[in-house]
Amino acid sequence: MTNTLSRRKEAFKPIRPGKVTIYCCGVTVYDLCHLGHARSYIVWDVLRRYLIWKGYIVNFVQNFTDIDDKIINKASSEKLSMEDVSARNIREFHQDMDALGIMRPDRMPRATDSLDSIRSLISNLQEKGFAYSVDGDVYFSVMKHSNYGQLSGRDLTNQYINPEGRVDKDDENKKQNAFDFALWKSAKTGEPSYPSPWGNGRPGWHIECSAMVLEQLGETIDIHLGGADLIFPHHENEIAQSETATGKKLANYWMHNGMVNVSGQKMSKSLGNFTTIRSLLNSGVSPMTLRLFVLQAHYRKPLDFTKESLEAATSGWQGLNLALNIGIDYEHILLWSKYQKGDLNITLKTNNQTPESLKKHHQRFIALMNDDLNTSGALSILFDLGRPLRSLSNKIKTGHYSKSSVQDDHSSFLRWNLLVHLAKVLGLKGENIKSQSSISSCELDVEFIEHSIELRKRAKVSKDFATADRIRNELNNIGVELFDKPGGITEWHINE
RNA sequence: GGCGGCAUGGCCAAGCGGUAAGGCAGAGGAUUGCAAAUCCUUUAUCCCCAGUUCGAAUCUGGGUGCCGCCUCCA
Repeated sequence: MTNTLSRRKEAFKPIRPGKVTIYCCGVTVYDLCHLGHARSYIVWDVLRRYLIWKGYIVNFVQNFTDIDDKIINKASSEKLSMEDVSARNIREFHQDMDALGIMRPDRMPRATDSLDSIRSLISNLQEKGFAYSVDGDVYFSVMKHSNYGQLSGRDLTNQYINPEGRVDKDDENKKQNAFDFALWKSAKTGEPSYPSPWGNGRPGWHIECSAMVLEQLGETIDIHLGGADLIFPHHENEIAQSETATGKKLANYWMHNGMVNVSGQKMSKSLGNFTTIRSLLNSGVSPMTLRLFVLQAHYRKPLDFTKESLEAATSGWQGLNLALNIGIDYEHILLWSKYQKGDLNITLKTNNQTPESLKKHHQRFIALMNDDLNTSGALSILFDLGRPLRSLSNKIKTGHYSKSSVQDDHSSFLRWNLLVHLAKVLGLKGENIKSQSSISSCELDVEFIEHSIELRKRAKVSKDFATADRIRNELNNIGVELFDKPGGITEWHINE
């Protein structure tokens, strides 16, 4: 895996054999999540699934930042409490993540529940002389930390200071150095606040993560995750705080995902170029399409979101989904349930009946995933596995299927089994797309439609294709599309 | 100005020194009265220049273009 700390690929070695501790930076719960968040959590979900699949016991912790200026602003504009806004957005977050098939983290601590450890961590830093308080604020003294900049490769003397006046002036006057950052902020009137040795106030942004890592996972963890935009200053500051307090390394591996771009620019709330996960799902984009969209690019590279790229993912997913569903959709013909499922890994290794090509696909998949989570490459294995299965389903659909030899039939089954198994490692699951025609049919006269189809059928039998096409066009005009299937069956769907 | 990253067919995208995965779109074909859907087949020498090497998309040096970070951010 590429370790941001060393900027190179390193072999992964956990602190304790067989166990992995992971901390993933979560969201600030002030609004719905957008596609950028989706990418981050899909990618880390795949990392987690893969580690579990490889046999590791993974302890995955992800926080909710539920104390923040943006939440406070939102609350005041909606005349709600900060807690109300947070609670609502945590619910929405879960709804979106569940829909995307992202496994829930083992623990999801909140800043509001971690105040004790936050306060004691700040006291610790103060006792060590790395923090100073000014009028109820407490700041971390960046210049005292000798390794500051190790993660982001920065030399503070060369950084922009207070660029374009984007930094709070009051804050700046209190700081001893422009790069010092707040550990604790005194409360302004009317703001939610919590008691502390420095007066009423609330924690700064970075300290909660340091406190939570320590409280939930210990002094040193295996992997720390987050978006590339968090490298500086967030993660740099986290390292400074944690390592000063404990004297230990915070995380052995740091992994960062690339941004989602919109016409070459980062998707973000402030630029207003974002698309929420919710609106995508509501517009009929399937969760699995979004996973495919995300996983088709390497996690560290920027990923451009366009209408075309989404359409490509949609079509791609349809094909893969077809292959994933073959054993279920055509079970009545294939009768694959007669085969023992068993342990696929053992079957692949020990059974000499297993075709070499399947073993190769399996090995290749692992090699690609081992190589810094090459999901794009791993997907190509899935498509390769799926191709013959799609052919098979086409034969069945067009009535050209005939029972193959027992051996071929069994290897088709194994192929399907392997495909479903590997897809699951990427969190991709077959979706049943049958019976969509009944969704909003209440608005339409079903009897009329079916009567029309019957009339058209008669016209077709008597080779009156002009009438047949006219009926189809008329139905099309009222939003009903007809599809002739083998065996004289006509299906209809409602067009949006 | 500092730090980091990227540049591969019409579009997206893998590739990590041994002769270009995969997806989408397009084209041709199968199927179909025609459609749609589905399946089959098929399309590149890798931004530019110089070098290292038997051999480079892959390494080195120099360009050019784009992006991220240096407020908040996944």
